[in-house]
Amino acid sequence: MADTIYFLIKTEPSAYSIDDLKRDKTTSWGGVRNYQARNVLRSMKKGDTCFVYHSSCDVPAVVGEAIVTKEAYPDPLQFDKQSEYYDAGSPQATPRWSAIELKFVQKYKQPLSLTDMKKIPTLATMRLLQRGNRLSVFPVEMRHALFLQKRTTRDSA
DNA sequence: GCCAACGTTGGC
DNA sequence: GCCAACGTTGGC
Repeated sequence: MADTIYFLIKTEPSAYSIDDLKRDKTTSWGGVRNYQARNVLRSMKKGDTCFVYHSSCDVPAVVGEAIVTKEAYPDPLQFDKQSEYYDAGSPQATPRWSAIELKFVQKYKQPLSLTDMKKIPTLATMRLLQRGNRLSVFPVEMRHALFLQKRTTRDSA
């Protein structure tokens, strides 16, 4: 798929894991409260592939893949007073925050850990590995994406 | 518009 | 729990 665009999305498995996505099959991916990350969300197109990354856990790793099934729409959580993502300052007419819909694609049998990724020269320039990277959603370059897919396919074969 | 203080992310 | 790296806030 030559024109597939790739992204990486971080999630804390204690909050929402790849297993949760597998169970739900599709989910509204919201709660992003950073303008840079929001802008990335808004750039995502239907059919784009997302690598799912588990952060803030025992073994931070790329654990699977999802696909975008609905492009950016107003994140419902920003208007939900019960939600920790409620934003009283977000105007109803021009909502501040966006969400996308993701569909589960696969959970890797062999996740690719952050530790291992650091040992791979091809991935050295990947955004995930740059110091100070804190964005929860960002694009993945084609060469990095192809490497990840090849690697994880081989490892799970 | 500058910048210090503060808060958050996330690996270790 | 520590700490580096940023983003945000708010006084001036």
